[in-house]
Amino acid sequence: MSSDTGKKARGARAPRADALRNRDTLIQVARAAFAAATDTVSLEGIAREAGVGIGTLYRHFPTREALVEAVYAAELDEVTGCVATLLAELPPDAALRAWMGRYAAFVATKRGMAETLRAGWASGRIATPSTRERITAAIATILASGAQARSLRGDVAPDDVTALLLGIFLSTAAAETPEQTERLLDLVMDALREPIP
Amino acid sequence: MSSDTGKKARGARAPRADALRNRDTLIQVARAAFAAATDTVSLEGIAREAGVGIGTLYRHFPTREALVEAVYAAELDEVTGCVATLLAELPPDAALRAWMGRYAAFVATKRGMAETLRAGWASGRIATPSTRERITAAIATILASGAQARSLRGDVAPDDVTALLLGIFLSTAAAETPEQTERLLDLVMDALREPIP
DNA sequence: ACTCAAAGCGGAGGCACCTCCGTTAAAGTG
DNA sequence: CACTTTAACGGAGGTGCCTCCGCTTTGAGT
Repeated sequence: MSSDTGKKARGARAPRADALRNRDTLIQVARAAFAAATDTVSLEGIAREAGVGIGTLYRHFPTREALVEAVYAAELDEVTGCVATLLAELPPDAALRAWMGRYAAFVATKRGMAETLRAGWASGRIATPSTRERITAAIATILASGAQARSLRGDVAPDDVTALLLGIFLSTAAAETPEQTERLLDLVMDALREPIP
Repeated sequence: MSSDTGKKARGARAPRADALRNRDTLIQVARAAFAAATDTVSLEGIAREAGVGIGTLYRHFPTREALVEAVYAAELDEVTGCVATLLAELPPDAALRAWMGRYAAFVATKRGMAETLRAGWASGRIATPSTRERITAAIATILASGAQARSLRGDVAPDDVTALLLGIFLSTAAAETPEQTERLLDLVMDALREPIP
């Protein structure tokens, strides 16, 4: 809120070296654990494997969502980064469809955190600029482009799209049906196109 | 499935009186607890309040979902029961829209169990004939009617609709935005209508 | 009425979550 | 290099989830 140099509040010390090290180790261990997980991961197990106390884990990541998000955010670039490329190569509606497909594929690889991501997203607990905002911004870019080209509706908010995608990802995460995912994405596209060309 | 008097499988004893009584008490207490809940409800608290051991609760309802579903199912009739009426009074597409609105309103009152319902539905854990099937059947009825009248697409599965509704309900449950719910439902309707009349 | 198989009960126990706070050691200070 | 400050550590502890199993109660058969 207040103006700041971007570092830390005036008078705050730089973070200690061991703190940075521990935080890093935790993210590494968590990334591996989430990737390998078939089920929900034990945070105490992550702390143990990282060689720190459970208290340290919770200081760095006050909630499970915070840890999941830290891992998730690091890999999100590949999804948000391709928007410009897609828009350059494809008309807006096709770009939107392609982007949703990529996002779906990305989410599908995140089974270990799916439950947490879902709960966190829906409840707004995952709401930092680094994740939710980036997704919303990516969608907004494509929507704006499509609205200008009159191939996508102009009265749709980015959050409307994420709401629909959320349901699709959750529903299709349970049953292993890639073709249902595709079908649903096509369905959503039909809803998002300009009704009267 | 098999022919039966409707009681129980051959050779099985009738359930004991105390078991029925406890089961009933648990549902009553749980209904009140879920309705009053702002947060997730403690199952041990429900057992305590019902005057039974935690073991008894878990025997009757092996998972949290089972208990939530038992409460939920009892109140679901008002949603599934109005399909015939809606179809009689309205054209299929309008009936579908109206029905989705009712369902949304119903879900909105279920905040206390929202988290559990969501998780259970997405993971397929809530999958008994008494809930998921009933919703699916309700949607299927309307879709079939609309497909015959050529006002709704014929290539949409009921589960596709539930997937979209799931996302809408979850997203709008976080932020109190009834108008976003309505907008999203309209959006979904556009997707479900027959594209070329 | 009496018997007794088994349906049903309840809580101890193991695990995970998360908080709180006494202790440790990193980074400034003289 | 001592010394001080305090960020950071780590784990004990309280709560909730869920399972397992020895004890109690029910009710069908005689």
